Amino acid sequence: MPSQKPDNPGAKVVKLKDVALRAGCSLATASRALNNNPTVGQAERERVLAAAALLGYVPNNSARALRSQAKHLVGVIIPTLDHAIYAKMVDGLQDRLAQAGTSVIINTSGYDLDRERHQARLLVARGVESVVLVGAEHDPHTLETLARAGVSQILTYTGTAGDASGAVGFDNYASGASAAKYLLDLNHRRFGMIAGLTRHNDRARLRRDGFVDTALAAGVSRDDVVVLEAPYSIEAGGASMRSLMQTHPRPTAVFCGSDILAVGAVKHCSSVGIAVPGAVSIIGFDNLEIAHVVEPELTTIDVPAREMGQMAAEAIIEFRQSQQKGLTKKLQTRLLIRQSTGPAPV
Amino acid sequence: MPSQKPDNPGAKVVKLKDVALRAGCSLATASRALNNNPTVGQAERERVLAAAALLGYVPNNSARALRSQAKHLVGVIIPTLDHAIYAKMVDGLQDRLAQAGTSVIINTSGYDLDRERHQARLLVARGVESVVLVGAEHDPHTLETLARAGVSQILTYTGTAGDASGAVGFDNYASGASAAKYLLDLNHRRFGMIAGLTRHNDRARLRRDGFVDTALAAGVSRDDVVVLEAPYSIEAGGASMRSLMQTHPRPTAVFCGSDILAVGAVKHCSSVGIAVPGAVSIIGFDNLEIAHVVEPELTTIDVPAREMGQMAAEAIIEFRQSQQKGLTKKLQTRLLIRQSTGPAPV
DNA sequence: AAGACTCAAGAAAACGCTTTCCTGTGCAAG
DNA sequence: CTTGCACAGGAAAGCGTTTTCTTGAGTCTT
Repeated sequence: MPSQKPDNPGAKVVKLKDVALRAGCSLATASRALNNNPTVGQAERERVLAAAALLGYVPNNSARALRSQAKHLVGVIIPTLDHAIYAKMVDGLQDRLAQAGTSVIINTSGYDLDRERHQARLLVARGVESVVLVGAEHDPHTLETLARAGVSQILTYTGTAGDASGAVGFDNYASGASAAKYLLDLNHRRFGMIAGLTRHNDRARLRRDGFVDTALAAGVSRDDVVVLEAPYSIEAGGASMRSLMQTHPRPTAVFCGSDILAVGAVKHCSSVGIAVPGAVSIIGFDNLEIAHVVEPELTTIDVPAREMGQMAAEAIIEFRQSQQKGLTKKLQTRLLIRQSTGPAPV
Repeated sequence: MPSQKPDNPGAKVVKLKDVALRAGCSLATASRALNNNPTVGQAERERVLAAAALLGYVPNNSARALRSQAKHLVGVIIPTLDHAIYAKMVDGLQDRLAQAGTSVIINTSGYDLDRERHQARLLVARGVESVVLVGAEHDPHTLETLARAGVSQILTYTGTAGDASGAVGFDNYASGASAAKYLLDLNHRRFGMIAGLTRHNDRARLRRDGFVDTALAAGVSRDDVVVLEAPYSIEAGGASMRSLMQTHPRPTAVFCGSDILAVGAVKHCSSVGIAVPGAVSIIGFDNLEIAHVVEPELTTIDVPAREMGQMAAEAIIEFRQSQQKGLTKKLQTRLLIRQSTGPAPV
């Protein structure tokens, strides 16, 4: 790999040395002044600050990080930015960390644990102090690599920290269960579920299990809970709904692992003339913007994604001080009842 | 700011020195082997690589960047991640840059040019080689700060590079114009437009101007083109549509600066019983997922956001070599005719 | 008034790596 | 058999900071 210096000829970059020279003091004093070290006198400090401002000094964080070990840099690895639920989380994370003078490096894994592991290594190389991951299921090497490099690991969208430094999330199992309870209360007894792909995805799996277990516990027969898996897209949601509607007897209520899937399901029904919620009730998950847009508006489970990002940021900041592992913060999901659900048809 | 070392006690971090020791060679040779420098012999190289793998060596990029000036780090400043159109762009950017071994630091400005300027400084401090910005309108200090630090600047969503190093985008004016042309062809003569907030937003302004100018050029009276501005939200789109529908005579076609606004407009109409496209035609912009979800499906102008991000990545890579300013890449938008538009009512 | 002590500020080491410069070996040419 | 040269690999400088160690001046105590 050849080294390329972006030596733009005219503008030379100003260094701390230049500031010190201009302020008439030593490098050490200049550094201290800029870092609010109390041992530097008032007059001196002001002179340095003025010089820095005048010259437009911008510190070199590589050098700073190298010397002081204070990184102020965290990494986040999400499956994709294309899905609003992750984008929102990152937005919250970034927002809150920026206030603490910390930058965020972003990586997408495409739901691939190998890519995730690889990117974790890259982030370690970048010198991040902390990495935010999604879910509880990871290649064991991923967490180990991070831990060995002294990088804290914060899991999101999950209630359990496991081997990681901390977790910020919610109970996917209980959330799935709450969907089932609500539908049971409406007298539904035959269910369908369109889950996300559960391979390497504990969140999708737990939502499914919570839903299925609760239905079975209420006396529903195993045959009356049909579970399908689909990638997160509207089309896939529609296709799965088609399959579900071709089973006999038909389910009267369908729980979807994401609003994306639920929207596909609803659109499929309206295109083939199945009444929602008259003939079949549909529940989504995430409370994305599209839940409001589709007709009928979607009953769904609200996930506080942006807040989760913010709390992950706070967990990182707390961890800086305490170094206490196992910190977990739980958020609540809420069932939002709108128009896509109703009593079971008689 | 106190210095905090994340000195986790047990695990000591592996350095190049350790690798060299293990491989029985000098620091220099180890470095060369890992960087594929051809002057190191085959046997030696393999021994180093093996040692590195065995020890789980991860290079320290701060040190590397400090010494070699090869950053492999770029920054991106977008208004918000909450809007899919920006999230998609970043997704494409990140994806393509990751292939080139380059990381992306993300910052959100909330449409605030002051925050943007501040974040540009932060990115310079981080040692990015390049910064990706949205739109052509920025605080002049922003571009200057970047340029003086030798950081290239790539603009997106705009057709003109201006003072920046490069631009990747499309012609907002022409896109607005094409919406007007299409509606004129359908015999519409009274128009409304719900533009985004145009203050500090050249994209919103150009879309509006392209639309308005084209209508006027076709002989439409100035009074028959009512332009409103609204923040990017479904609610604001609905509220604006309400206002528009209360003017006399009513417009028969409304162009929205974003699908978000258009969805709000459509939903408003269906809630008050105005037929779309029977009584009023509505065109959106961006071709977001929700354009498909709303009923009727939205006629809109497709913006290739992810592709734009990828091309921005390529522009950055090209710039590494050439250092040629003014590089611009143009993408095409496309009018996608769906169900929310039709001939003007007679 | 002299020693002990505080305190601001400078000199220099250190952070982990890349790269320049240099050394020693092996081999072809004279 | 020497001289020159290519080449693999080592020693050390240096990247821009922070931080430790040190110094010298002033202050306090007795």
